[in-house]
Amino acid sequence: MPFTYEYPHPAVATDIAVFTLRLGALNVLLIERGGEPYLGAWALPGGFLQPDEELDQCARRELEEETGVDAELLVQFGNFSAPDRDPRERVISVAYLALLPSDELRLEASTDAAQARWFPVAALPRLAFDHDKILARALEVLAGRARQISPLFALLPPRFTLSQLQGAYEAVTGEEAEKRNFRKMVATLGCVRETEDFAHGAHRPARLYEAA
Amino acid sequence: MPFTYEYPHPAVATDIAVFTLRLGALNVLLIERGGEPYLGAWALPGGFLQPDEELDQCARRELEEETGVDAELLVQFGNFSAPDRDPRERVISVAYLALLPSDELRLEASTDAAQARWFPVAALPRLAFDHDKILARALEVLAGRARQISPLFALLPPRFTLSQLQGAYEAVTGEEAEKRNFRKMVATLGCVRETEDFAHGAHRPARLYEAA
DNA sequence: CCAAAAGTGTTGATCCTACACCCATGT
DNA sequence: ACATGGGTGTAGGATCAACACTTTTGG
Repeated sequence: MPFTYEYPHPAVATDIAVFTLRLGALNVLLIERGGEPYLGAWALPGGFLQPDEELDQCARRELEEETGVDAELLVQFGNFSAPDRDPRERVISVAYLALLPSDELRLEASTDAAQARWFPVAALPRLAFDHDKILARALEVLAGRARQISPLFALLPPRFTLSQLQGAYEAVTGEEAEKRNFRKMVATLGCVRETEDFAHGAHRPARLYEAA
Repeated sequence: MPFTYEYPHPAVATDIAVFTLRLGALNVLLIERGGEPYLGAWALPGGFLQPDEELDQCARRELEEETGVDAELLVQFGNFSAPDRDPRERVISVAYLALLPSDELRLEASTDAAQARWFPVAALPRLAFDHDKILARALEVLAGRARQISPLFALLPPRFTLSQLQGAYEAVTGEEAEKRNFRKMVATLGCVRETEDFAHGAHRPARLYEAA
């Protein structure tokens, strides 16, 4: 079923850097390639643009197919277009970053799956294609966005403690934050609303907040 | 000379919003379409990605072909991928914004050309395709970047007065700036270096600065 | 009762904003 | 000489960073 054009057309795909928090550290979802090229190498999830969908839909669909989750935050952050970045044919990659809430149960299940695994961003394997470049850019963009706090909600459950929020902030920016100043900043931004409930852990319960 | 693929491939093009200053106002370069669809309508310059070039090269090349100028600032800021945005065939548009120095002589020449004209962004004609959306996004991105000052150098000659820089800032952000505070901000950012020369105008000469 | 995380205020330094006047030149 | 844009300083308020201690619970 061939498709013919008067001029050469590249293939267009989306690649998605999906991040979550595991044990307080930022992790990225990678899949093990099951075919050539780069057989057995790790790569970002992604796939080709379908004829009647927009790029955003493509990224959301691919992510859904790979992880079974509807992304809470999906941001287009750049294109990768080196003519030889894919040895098979020319592929323009539109890069997205997505954040998933840290759901330890589901994440553990993903970990056990043969072909998809979470990797801490501090300990990445070699990646296929130019995915190391894409991932590096994704981390820069994510760190920049984290300063507005609200994107971080996508990494957390619907209700969260301020310590969790601060942990997410630190994991994403790579910088330590001062507890009292961090809370003041959050209060000033007005992006959270306190609830009447508390998280009960090993020690003093912490008040739960939600996105404002 | 047909090109055949196993799966449907969209065409990929770049569209470029080229800005400059004319009489202190922000202007954008539009071309009059010489063919269907949208014959006679105004549109952003742009064109199709060639087989062996990157997107950035494509934008720079198209810009060079349209204006004869090598852009001093060329920023990719988004993709436009609605399946029906071009009635002929599916085209993914990668949008760029570019800034040109305000060179009144050359600009006047362009103005007289039949099919390419500068328009003040405050008085735009109807645009072909979804170029109104692209241009609106470009203006947002540009206003955001202007706050870092240095992108504005691309709108100015190599050496400029602080009043010119402030004028560019105001034209791009749409906000008035306070003269003394603006100069303090520029000094703090450290992005300009003063020269020994002065611009001689109608009144007291103004010191010329250059990018630091 | 003790370990561990939750939560809270103040102070000094810095930065931003608002404001009014003198300067140097061309005409 | 004067009109015009070029150029400068300061004071008050807001904001940010750095600092230590008390509270509450589970074990």
